[in-house]
Amino acid sequence: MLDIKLIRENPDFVVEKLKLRNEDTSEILKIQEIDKKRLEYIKKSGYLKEYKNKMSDEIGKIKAKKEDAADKIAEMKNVADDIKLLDEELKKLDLEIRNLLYYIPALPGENIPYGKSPEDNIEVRKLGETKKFNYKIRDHLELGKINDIIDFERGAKISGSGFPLYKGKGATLERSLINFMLDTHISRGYIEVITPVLVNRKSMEAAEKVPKFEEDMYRIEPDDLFAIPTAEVPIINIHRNEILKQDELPLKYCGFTNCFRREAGSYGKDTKGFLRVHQFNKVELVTFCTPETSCEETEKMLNDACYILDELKIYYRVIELCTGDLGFSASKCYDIEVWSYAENKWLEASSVSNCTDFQSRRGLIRYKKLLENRKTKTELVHILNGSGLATSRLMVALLEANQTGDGHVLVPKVLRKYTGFDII
RNA sequence: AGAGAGAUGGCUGAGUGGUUGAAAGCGGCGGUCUUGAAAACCGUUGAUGCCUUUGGUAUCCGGGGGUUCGAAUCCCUCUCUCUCUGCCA
Repeated sequence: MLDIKLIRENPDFVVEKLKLRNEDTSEILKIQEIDKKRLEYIKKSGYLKEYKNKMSDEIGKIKAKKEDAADKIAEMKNVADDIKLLDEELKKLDLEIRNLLYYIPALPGENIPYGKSPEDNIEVRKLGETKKFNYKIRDHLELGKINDIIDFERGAKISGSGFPLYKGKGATLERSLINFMLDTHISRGYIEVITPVLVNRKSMEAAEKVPKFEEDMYRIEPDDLFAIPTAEVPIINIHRNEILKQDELPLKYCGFTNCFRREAGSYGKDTKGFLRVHQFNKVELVTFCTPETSCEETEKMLNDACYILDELKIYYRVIELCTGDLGFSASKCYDIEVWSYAENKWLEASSVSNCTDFQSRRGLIRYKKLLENRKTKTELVHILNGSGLATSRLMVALLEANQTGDGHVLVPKVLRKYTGFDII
C-alpha cells in the first residue's frame, strides 16, 4: 500500500505518478478528504484521553487518602462515553481509507518508460542463439505426447484443464530443472527455503494479493487459507512484523514451490498446453534490502535469473515493462521471455520486480537503520521478487529448441548430471 | 479431535485494578581501563501516530470485544504455542 503521509503531503506527485499508469486518480481526492477528518478526530480524542488520564490519576490519589471522589467519577463517566464515540468514528474513517488504499497500485519508479500497453515495453537485451531447423519442428504438445512425458488429458481427468501431469523422463526433467536452478541460486548467495503453500489471509494481504486479486486465487473455504500463486507470498511473510538488522541485509531467499492460479478472466487466451496453466512449478527469488540498494539489487536479481537461461542455452530476451504494464505492487519490472519456435513468439518465463516499500508497509517489514550520530531509525525495507524461473514456459522453449528431427529431445548439458540421461 | 497450561520489549523473564511503557538478566550501542582485545565497571538501549518538534501528547503487554473514573492485571471470544491422550505420513 502507498504511504498515507505521502498522499497527505504530496498529493500532486502521487496523482502525477498514477496517471503514468493510466490509473483513475479520483480516489486520491477522496482519501485526502477522509484523512483530514481523521486527523481532526485523532486530535480531539487525544485531548480527551489526556484529560481522562490526569483525572483518573487524581481519583486514584483521592481514593488512596480515603476521601470521596464521587463527583469526579461522575464527570469522567461522561468523558469516557465521549471518547468511545469518537474512537468508533475514527475506526470507521480508518477502515474507509484502507479500503480505498488497498486498491491503489505502487507508484512507478524514476525513469520507467512511459506507455499504455505491452506494446510500449522496451527490449533491453536479447541473448542466446536462434536455431535453424532443416526439418519440420513439432510443438511442445506433440513432443510431450510422442515421448509420453507430459499428459494434459489425464491431468485434466484428475483435476481439470490446466493441471499438467508429468511422466517418466518428463517428470525427471522437470525435477532436474528445479534442482539445477536451486543449486545455482544457492551457490550465488540465496538461502533455500521450503515454505507452506497454503497461507492465511494476513500473508496474502502483506504480499498485496488480497483484496484486489482475491478472485484470481484458489481458496480453501473452511479455513480461509489460500493456495499460493507464487512463493513470493510465503517468503515475504517469513519476516512479516519483524525488524531486521541492517547488517543482515540484503537478505536473499530462493525457494521452489508449486504455484496455483485460477486465471479467472483469461479463458480462451493461450490455452494451449503449458502456455497458461492453473498449477505450475517455480523457483522464486526474494530479496529484502535497504532502499539505497534496491535498484542495484534488482539488476543483480535479473542477472541471476538470466544466468539460468545462459547455462541452459535458451534463446531469450529481457524487456522492461512500461508504466502502463507494471504489476500492481511493482515500481520497476523486467520480464524475461523465452523464444518458442513452434508458436513463433516470446513467452514470459520470469518477471523481476522491485516493489520498494509497497509490500513491506502492509506487512510491516522493517530494519534498524544506523544513523551518523550513532542513533538508529526504523525504516521499511525494500522487497524484490523474481522468478528464477517458472518451468512451464521454459519447458516449452526447452523441448522445442532441443528437439531432433525424429521427435526426440536432447537434454541440455548442464542438466545431464541431474537427469542421468542425455536424450528423451 | 479431547483434557490441561501458556502468549509481556531483540531474547529470557517479573508483574493480579491507580507514577508499570513495563523489574531483573542476556544481547546491542557508547565510555572507563588496556599496546590491542577479553574481563570488570559506568552509562545507554521499543514501536507507531498526532502536534505549536532540542519538546509535548496519545496508543501499543498475541488479535478483537467488554467491565471500570482508571486494565498488562478482571470478564467474553478468536488465534497461536506447549504438555498429555487419540489419530496419522
